[in-house]
Amino acid sequence: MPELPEVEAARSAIQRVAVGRRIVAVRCADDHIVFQGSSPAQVRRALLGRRVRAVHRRGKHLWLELDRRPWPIFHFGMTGGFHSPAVKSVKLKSSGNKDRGPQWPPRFWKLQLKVAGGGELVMTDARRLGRIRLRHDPRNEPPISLLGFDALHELPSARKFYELLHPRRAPIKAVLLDQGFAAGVGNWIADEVLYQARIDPRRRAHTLTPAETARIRSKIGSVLRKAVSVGSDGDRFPRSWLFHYRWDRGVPTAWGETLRHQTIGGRTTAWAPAVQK
DNA sequence: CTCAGTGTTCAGTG
DNA sequence: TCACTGAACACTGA
Repeated sequence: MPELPEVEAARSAIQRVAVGRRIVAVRCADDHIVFQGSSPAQVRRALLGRRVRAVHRRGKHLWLELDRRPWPIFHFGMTGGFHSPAVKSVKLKSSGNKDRGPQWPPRFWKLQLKVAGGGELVMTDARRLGRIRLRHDPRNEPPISLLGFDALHELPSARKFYELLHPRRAPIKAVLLDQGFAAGVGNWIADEVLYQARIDPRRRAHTLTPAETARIRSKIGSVLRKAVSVGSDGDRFPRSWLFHYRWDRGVPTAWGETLRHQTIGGRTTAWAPAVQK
């Protein structure tokens, strides 16, 4: 599921269901991969009977602020997500998830919470690359302390952005994916940003001019705000976005651009050579 | 059967 | 020490 917009959607869903309420039941799946570092039993003990004060997000990490520490932090890997019977779950074009109809708890559930008043939350993760961990001070301990600026809420000034980018010699695509640079930019969003900023993803970051880095910075902001505002429902993204074409190889855009695909920064990258220089 | 895939981390290299 | 690269992780679905 996750790119920043889906994590933000999960954050607001959890906020509606759980904030201000006490956790009255906890079930943890027997999965030592997802529960890495903190056992299912430890997580259960930390959550049961606690009141949820707030839900925070930084980059693609999410955590619950409880009335007693430690607090749980969640990362969704490639296929994790949150579900609640009260909230229609977001579906993403790229997720490939098949809807198998009503099923509760959903297939691949890892953590199930019931809160006072009847609300319920479930974290799922098919591929098990997601993580549930406990931290006493999430913001100031790894992995969250290692993140760069939050791409949605902490975008630096144009000048500062250029100064962060200029020392880096890796391809700009790889730098955008580095969570220690910008927290929350994932694979398709990096491609979308570079497409709209008209920058070739292979360009080395230190070769970009201030005008070019300013375009990238501004597109990080606008792409993320739009994606978050439509609840990460891909069908509602503007028709002009690369998003609608990047997964169908060999199919030109409606306005005639041919896309190229190549692995950059370890990830499949799509771009339009005719307009990205 | 093979392969790609919304992500992170770690080992190895220069 | 640092920046960077590529493999590993574990599994689903095409």
